[in-house]
Amino acid sequence: MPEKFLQPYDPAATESRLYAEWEASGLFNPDECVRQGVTPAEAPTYSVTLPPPNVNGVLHVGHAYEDSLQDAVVRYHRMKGERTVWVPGTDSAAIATQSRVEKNIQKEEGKSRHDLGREELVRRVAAFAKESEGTILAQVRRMGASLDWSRYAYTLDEERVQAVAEAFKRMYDSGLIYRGHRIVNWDPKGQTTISDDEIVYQEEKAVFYYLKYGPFTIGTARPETKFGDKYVVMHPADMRYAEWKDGQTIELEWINGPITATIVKDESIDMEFGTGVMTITPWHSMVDFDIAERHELDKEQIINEYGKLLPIAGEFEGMKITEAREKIVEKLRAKGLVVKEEPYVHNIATAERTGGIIEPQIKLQWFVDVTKPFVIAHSEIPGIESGSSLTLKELMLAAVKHGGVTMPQEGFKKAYFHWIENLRDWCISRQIWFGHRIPVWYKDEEIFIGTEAPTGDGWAQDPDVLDTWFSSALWTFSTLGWPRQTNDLATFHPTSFMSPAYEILNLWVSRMILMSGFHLGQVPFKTVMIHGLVRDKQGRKFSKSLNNGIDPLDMINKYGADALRMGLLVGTAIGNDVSFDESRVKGYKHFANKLWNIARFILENTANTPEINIGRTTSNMTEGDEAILAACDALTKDVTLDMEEFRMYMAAEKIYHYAWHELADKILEESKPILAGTDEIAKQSRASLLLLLLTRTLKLLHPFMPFVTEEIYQSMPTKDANYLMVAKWPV
RNA sequence: GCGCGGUUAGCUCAGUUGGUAGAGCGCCUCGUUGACGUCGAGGAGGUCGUAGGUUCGAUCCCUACACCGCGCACCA
Repeated sequence: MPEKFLQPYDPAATESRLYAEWEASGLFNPDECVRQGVTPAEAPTYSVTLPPPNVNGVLHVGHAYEDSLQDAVVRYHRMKGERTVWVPGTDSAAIATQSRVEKNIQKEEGKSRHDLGREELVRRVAAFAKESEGTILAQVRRMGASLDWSRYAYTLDEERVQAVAEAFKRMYDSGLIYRGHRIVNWDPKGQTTISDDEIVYQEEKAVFYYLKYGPFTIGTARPETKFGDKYVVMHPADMRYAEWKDGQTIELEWINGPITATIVKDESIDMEFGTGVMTITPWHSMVDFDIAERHELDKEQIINEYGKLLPIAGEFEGMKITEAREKIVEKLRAKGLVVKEEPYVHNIATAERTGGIIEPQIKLQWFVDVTKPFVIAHSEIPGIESGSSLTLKELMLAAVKHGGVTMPQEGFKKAYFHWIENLRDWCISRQIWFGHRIPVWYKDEEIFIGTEAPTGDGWAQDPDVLDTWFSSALWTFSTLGWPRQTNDLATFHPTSFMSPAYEILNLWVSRMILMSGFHLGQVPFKTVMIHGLVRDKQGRKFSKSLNNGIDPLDMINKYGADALRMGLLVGTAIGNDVSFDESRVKGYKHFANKLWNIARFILENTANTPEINIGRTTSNMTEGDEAILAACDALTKDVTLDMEEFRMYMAAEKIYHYAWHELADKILEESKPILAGTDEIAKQSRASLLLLLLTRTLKLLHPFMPFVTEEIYQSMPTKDANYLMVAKWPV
């Protein structure tokens, strides 16, 4: 028995060494597994893409949980003998990273991005991203994640930049990307558009005003936008206003004097709300914009990009809307136009990253059209025929509906469908500087779209960058070399499994399905297992602003990576949130040591076993031994089924229970008299049995606690591979 | 307003086709020159949110309600 077993198990001394060995062995790479003969060349493939962490800080235990889940799945499939690849990567996360660096610069140097200029800011953000990347990759390695580092990708590296430009061009050429004046969510603080999904709603107590608008009374919570309102809208079936006809004009006294207003009848009006009459502000409201489009009405801008009133506001020009509101109401009161005021609670839209209050604006932006039909030349997606015509929306629905992508959790599937059904065109341009620059150049009236800048003078590239999710959406195949027709792409795509948190189901999962469907005619992954969030003790999400993140490295240093992995996995039903509980991690550190001692006992007592004689062919096997073996086989079967059905938390708990309360508590105890006895045949038989049981336990446990199991396995006389990592999963 | 998830031991959470419940940590008692004090043996602690229903039997299935969280919508 090696001397190391005389000491308690020491994760710190073991884990980094083992990870380095694994990495050096090349066995994280399926090609290398084939080359070394541990995986058959014709074995089925299993591929997983790591959801790339954002390079804007450090990982917290939520990431550690995600890594533990995936690594368990990946290690299981690798041991099953499949050509298994887990592709690592990181995400530049355009807006998140830039805004973080901007904040730092503002705080430390008192400078804004405009003080620095585009080039300098991008340089600084990239430097920050690089540093962050180093930290993150070190953290991921310490977790024991068996990622194939030879396939590492970054969303903003050269290959991915090419892929993004190519994707943009192909979609533009198919008419699915267009540029147009549309109403978008404008963040006055961040000075950029953001998508619907980057909005956080906050409840606000406000006042709801009823204002006299000629013969009508209109309701509004935003009097400061009302300057330009010259259309008054009501439902065509509202009998209270039957005397007014669509298109009829009326003269009335308004905030800054007399105006001419036009009656509009539109069915979108809720007769029950307020007075059933409203005026519209198409430039600053999605709903109003839609009404204006339907009736071809004029649209006027009231508020500028900095949240200040424009000249149309007359005496209020240049005021911030928040301070203008009171003054405008005062004036309205003085003119006798305020009929009634009542308290009112509503949600205001704020930008997730900057906290700025969203002001809808009409802007010239780039969009992905989700409702325009296109012909899909080639499709392997169930429910979609090659050569058929469909929209991106239909594609996203069909891929899940017909089982191309399986989403085992019905609840999330429902949420997915609901989101897609309400989907609007995806605004993909962002007025920031860090990220994928839009691959479009302008010269007078000419426009050029390409992966390289056009030749000739006078071309200017679009200043905007793409929404970060545009590049993330290509991730499952851009990491495999697309648009080149690589071996990897042919071998590993569609990928097998993806496990993101539910908060990015819409942001990311749906868009991967969109992009993969359009560009490859494939689904991006066959199974998507949505997991929950790890929260802090108070049940809050980990966030940089709360600074409540827990660094996995602190936990690993204290208890070991195996313990952290078990502490996060066991007792966490997939899809549910959990509060991080350090005491659980502590408990599994004890378990690692328990396992160590089980190994010590068995190795000590089998050291003199002259011939390892394992298996059912042992002719001296007693009934008791048979029962023990049968129980172990039953466990193996059970655990294997759990793994196949992604119940990692169940599998892990079962092996834990078996190792401690069966193997150690019962089998080892009852073995003591046998091993101390004089019946040599019984002794040998028992010794063989114990070695078998320990080997089996190590294998079943390896996907969850890779380090301690590998370390013990290395000392086992029953090794059937150089590394437990590639040893054969028991059947 | 619509939808989704949760409500189980002091705390954090499991509970896979319905047979009155488990893990870790914490607590109590005893023990240990024994593979293991990062331990062992034993124990206390739960009317499984509430009220109905289905069933021989419900933590589990159905209905309603309450509270917590989340998503979507509204936000004139």
